[in-house]
Amino acid sequence: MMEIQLPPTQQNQQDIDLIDILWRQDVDLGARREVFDYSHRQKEYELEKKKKLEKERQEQLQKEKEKSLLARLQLDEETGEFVPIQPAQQFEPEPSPVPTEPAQNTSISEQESEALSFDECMQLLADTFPFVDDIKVENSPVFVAPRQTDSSILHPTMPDPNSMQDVEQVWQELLSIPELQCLNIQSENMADQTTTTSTAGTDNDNCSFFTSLVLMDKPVLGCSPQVPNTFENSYHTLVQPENLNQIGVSLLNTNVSQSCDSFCNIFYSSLLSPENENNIPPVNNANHSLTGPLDESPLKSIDIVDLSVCKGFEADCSTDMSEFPDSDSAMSIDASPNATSPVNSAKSSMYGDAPFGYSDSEMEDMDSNPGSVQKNYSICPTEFQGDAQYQTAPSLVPQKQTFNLQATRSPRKEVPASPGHNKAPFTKDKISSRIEARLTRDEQRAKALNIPFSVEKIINLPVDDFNEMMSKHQFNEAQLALIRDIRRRGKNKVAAQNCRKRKLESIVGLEHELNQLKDDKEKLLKEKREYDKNLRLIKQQLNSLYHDVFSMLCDEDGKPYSPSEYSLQQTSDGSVFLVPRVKKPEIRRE
DNA sequence: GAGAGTTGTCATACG
DNA sequence: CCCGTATGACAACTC
Repeated sequence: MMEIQLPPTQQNQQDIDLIDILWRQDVDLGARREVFDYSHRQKEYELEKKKKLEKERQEQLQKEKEKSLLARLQLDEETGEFVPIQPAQQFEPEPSPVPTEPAQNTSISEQESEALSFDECMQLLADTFPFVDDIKVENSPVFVAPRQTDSSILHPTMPDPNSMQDVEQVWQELLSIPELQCLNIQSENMADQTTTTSTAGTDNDNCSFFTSLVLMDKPVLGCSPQVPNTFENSYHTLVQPENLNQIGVSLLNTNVSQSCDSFCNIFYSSLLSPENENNIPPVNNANHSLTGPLDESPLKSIDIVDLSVCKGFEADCSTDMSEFPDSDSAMSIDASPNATSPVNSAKSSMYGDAPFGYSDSEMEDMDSNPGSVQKNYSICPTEFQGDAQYQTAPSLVPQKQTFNLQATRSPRKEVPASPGHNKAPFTKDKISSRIEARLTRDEQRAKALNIPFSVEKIINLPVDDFNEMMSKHQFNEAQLALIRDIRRRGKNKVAAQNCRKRKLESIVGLEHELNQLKDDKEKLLKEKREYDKNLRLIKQQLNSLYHDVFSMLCDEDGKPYSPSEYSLQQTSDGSVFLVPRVKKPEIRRE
C-alpha cells in the first residue's frame, strides 16, 4: 500500500482527487477509504503514541520497583549474592498499621472522606499505574469500590491481551519481592496458630497468602464469586480498625477463595489505613500499599521461627553431624568441627560448618542420606531458604509439591543447593541454588569447606604448581584431605574417561579391523574360486589335448595305441615319450 | 518396573 | 614411597 503523508494544510483538492484515484485502484484489494484518510491515520498514530507512553511508564515503574527492592537487600560478602536485610534491621518494631482507635469514633462522614481518599488514591494509581487499574477494574471486581465507584475514574474496558500480560508480569514481580514471599511463611505460622488455637484444622485452613497471591495471578482469579459481595458488604466496615484486626482471624478460618478475599481486604485496608492515607505520592504509595502492611507481620513471624525452630535445628545439626562416621578415605582425619576456619560464623549452615572435620566421603554420606540432612533443613525455613523452604509445609503450598517430589528424588543435586547462608526466600536465591545444583559434588564440598581454589585448578595444576599453591595457604587437615581427594578423584575421573574412550576406540578399531579382515577373506575366497575355475578349465584343455595327441599315434602295424596300455609322459627337458603302462600293483601282487 | 547405557568412584596394579 | 595412570568392578542415575 502506498504511503501518503500530507499535512492537512497541503491537502488540497488535487490531493484528495489523487487519494480517490488511488483508493479506487486499491479498493479491489480490500483497502478501505480510511487508509487514505489522513485524520484517521493521525488518530491511529496518536493511539500508538499513547500505548508507547504507557509502556514507558510501566518500564519506569518496574525500574523503580527493582530499585526499591535492591534498597532492601544487602550484599552477602560470602556469596556475593544479595540477600534481604534482616527483619530486625529493616523493620523496626513499629505500631501495627491497623488503627487502634475504636471503631465507634469513626463517623460516617469520615468513612466517606476515607472512601473519597481511596478514590483519589485509585485515581492516582490509575494515572500512574494504568495496568494496576486494569487489574482492579477488569480482573478483580474486588477492587471496584461499588458505592463510590466513579466511572470517570475507573474506566472499565475490555481486557487487552497485552495488558493482561503486563498484569501477569506485575504479579510475578510482586511475588518475587522478598517481603511478599515471606507471606508464605507467615501463612504457615498462621496455620500453626490455627492448629494450636483453633479446632479448625482442615486442609482448607492451610491456604496461604502465597496461595492467594498465586491465585491472584489468574482469574484474580481465585477470588470466589462472593468476593465482590463480601467486599461490597464490608467495604465501609472494613475501614474500622476492629474489622481490620479481624482480617487475620478470618484468614485463619477461610478456604482458598476466602483467603484470597482476605488478602484483598488487607490489600485495600492498607490503602485505607490512615498511615497510607497521609502520604499519597502515587507510585510510592502503590508500592507501599503492596509491601508495607504485608511485610511486617510476616517477618515478625519469621523471627519467632528463627528463635524456636532454628535453634533446635542447629542443635540437631551439631549432634547429627558429630555422629557422622569418619571418612572412607585413608587420608581423611577426624578433625573436630571446632578446628574450623574463622570465616564461618556461628550462624553458618550445617553445610558451611559441618564439613569441617569431615572428609568428602562424609559429605557423601550426607548426600546419600537425604533424610538425615534434609529433614533438618526442612524444619528451618528461614535458615535454609533455598528451594527447600517450600518443604516446610507441603500441604500449605500444594502447588510446590511437584518440586518437592523432584527434590527428594534426586537428593544429591538438592543438598548442595543448600548454601547455608542466611538467605531470605527470594527468586534470585532460587536461581542461584539451581545454579549451585549444577555444581559437581566436589565443587560443592570445596565450597562448603571454603577452599579458595577452583576444583578445576586443584585437579589440573601440575604437581609443582599444585604444591606451590598449597604452600601459600594454611589448611586444616579436613581441607587438605578434601583437596587431595578432589585431586585424586578428578585425576581418576579423567583417567576413567580416557580409559573408556580408549576402550571404545579400541572396540571400534577392532570392529573396523574385523570388518576389513572379513572383506579380505571374501576377496581371497573369490580369488580362489576364480583360480579353481581356471585350473579346471586348463585341466580340461590339457586332457583333450592329451587325447588328441594320443589318438594321432600309431604302432608299426598302423594300429592306434591303447590308452590303457600306454601313456604319454614328458621329461624335464620337454621331450615327450610314449611309455607302456606298467601294471605295478599286479606285478607286486604276483 | 526392567534393562541398557552413562558416569563417577574405588581398589588395585604398574611405571 | 609418592604420584599419576590404567583398568576392572560397582553403584547411582538416566533414558
